[in-house]
Amino acid sequence: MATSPFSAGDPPGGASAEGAALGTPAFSPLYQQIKGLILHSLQAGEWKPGEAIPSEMELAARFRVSQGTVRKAIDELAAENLVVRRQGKGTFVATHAEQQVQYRFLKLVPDSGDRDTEGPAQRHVLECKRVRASAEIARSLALRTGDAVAQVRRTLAFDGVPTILEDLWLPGNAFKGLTVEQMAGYHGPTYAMFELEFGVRMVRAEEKIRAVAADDAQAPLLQVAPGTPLLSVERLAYTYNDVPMELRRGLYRTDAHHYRNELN
Amino acid sequence: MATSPFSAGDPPGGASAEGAALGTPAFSPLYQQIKGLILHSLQAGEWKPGEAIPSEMELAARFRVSQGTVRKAIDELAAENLVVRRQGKGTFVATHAEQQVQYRFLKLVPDSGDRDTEGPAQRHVLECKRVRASAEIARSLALRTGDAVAQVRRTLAFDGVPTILEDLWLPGNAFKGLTVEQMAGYHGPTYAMFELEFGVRMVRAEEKIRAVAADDAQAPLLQVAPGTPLLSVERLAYTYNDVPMELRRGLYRTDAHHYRNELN
DNA sequence: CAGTGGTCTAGACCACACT
DNA sequence: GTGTGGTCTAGACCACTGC
Repeated sequence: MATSPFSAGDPPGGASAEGAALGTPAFSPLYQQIKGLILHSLQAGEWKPGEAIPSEMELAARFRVSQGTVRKAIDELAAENLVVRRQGKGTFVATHAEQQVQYRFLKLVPDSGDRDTEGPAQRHVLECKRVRASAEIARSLALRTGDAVAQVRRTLAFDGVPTILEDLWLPGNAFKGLTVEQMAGYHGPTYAMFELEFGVRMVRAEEKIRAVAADDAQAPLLQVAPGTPLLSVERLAYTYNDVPMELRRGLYRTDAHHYRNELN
Repeated sequence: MATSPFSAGDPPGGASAEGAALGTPAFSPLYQQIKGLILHSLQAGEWKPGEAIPSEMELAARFRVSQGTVRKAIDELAAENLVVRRQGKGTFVATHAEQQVQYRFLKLVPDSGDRDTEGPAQRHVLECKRVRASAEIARSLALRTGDAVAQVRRTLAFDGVPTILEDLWLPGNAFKGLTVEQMAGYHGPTYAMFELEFGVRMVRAEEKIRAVAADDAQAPLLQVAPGTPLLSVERLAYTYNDVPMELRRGLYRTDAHHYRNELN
């Protein structure tokens, strides 16, 4: 039992602190603690997106645990897409850029074939301004009503056909100085631009999907008749630690595309 | 005996047998082979849904590998929801019944709160007949045009409000003798009934989602006005080995519910 | 208590990428 | 060749469940 590398107050810097004085024993396996430590370094930006993290051997030495324990920690991080393993090369901080899977969060695909058959989306930024958060926006982003938020409205077109109309809300603090040029000019996923320009990495997201009718304001922007059924997709995207960092409300035309989901 | 995972009989490191002439080395780790063997037993029905499979030690002895190798194989099966691990008790064949997560494949949730706040769905079977597969249905289910299929049309209501209208198509061969009574009478998920009555276990599914307008035939069944936007959800569900076993076309009302999806 | 899955270790070897 | 992640083993011990 004393063989445990911690149990006293070793390298990992007080990973104990179970405390809480509640009924739950809150046993936490060693590899979970290691995972937490690596996660902390990821958040702190010790290694930037796209860079390699130290090898398993190095991390094992740093934390004074066996390679197998580090491995299990990294396995979980890789399963959560926070990190990417590449045999023979190393383990790399995941990024929305230079990832073979572009647009990881966009589930809209053309009805026929893959997304490769159509060119990249043509972005058209309609608006990019700084506003005060409504009560609803604030609640979603864990802000206070009236706090500054960046708001963007844009359309995405595929092969010239406007297909997505969406509004984005971003916490004003983290996204100071967001410009139309940044939104429109960057080549690649918007989330990759967020990493590069603001150091904000989106890690996971939740979507609520409904069917709605296009209203008179939305219809011309998507070049459909008012009343056309559209997919309403509300997305809340999170960084590390389940901190919400983006609210997005999209309207998708589904006459030539569909939202594809896999159930396991 | 052919039950041995090694073609040469040399337990560790016996991974030889390189084709030397082909492009793909086709190296397959031992735990993957073990996984395949366990999978085969699952398909063959050696252990029924809900039952425990042999302990890791027993399987390790049976396959002449270490417990760790069996563990990794089972880990993957558990990650794919084919099997459920319960510490101190054993590993069990997953089932759509008696699972804490009822309705694993139904992503429609009430706008406010969880699915627990509303009672179970009220099922109403409108039709249950045997028909010949159209070209489209046949293609989806990997059958030939004109093959026998069971077709079911039903509605699901929540708290008295009809919310889902769906058609199901099932291969006639596997679902011989499907009756209205079975579809309506079983308490619990329909997929649990499929396991019990027909020995068919749905393992994963793909959904294609669109926004459509209710037509004159559909509207009254869902008690909405014609033209109301509805979510069209086409689901293809698979058993083991990626064999498609059910095509389902649903229309969801999204005035009090939404389709919830998590992106990782 | 015995039996199960879960954790951790230490060491060996394999497959892969780069140099 | 060197270094990386990936596989496999063997043994020890821990946590949970149920008799």
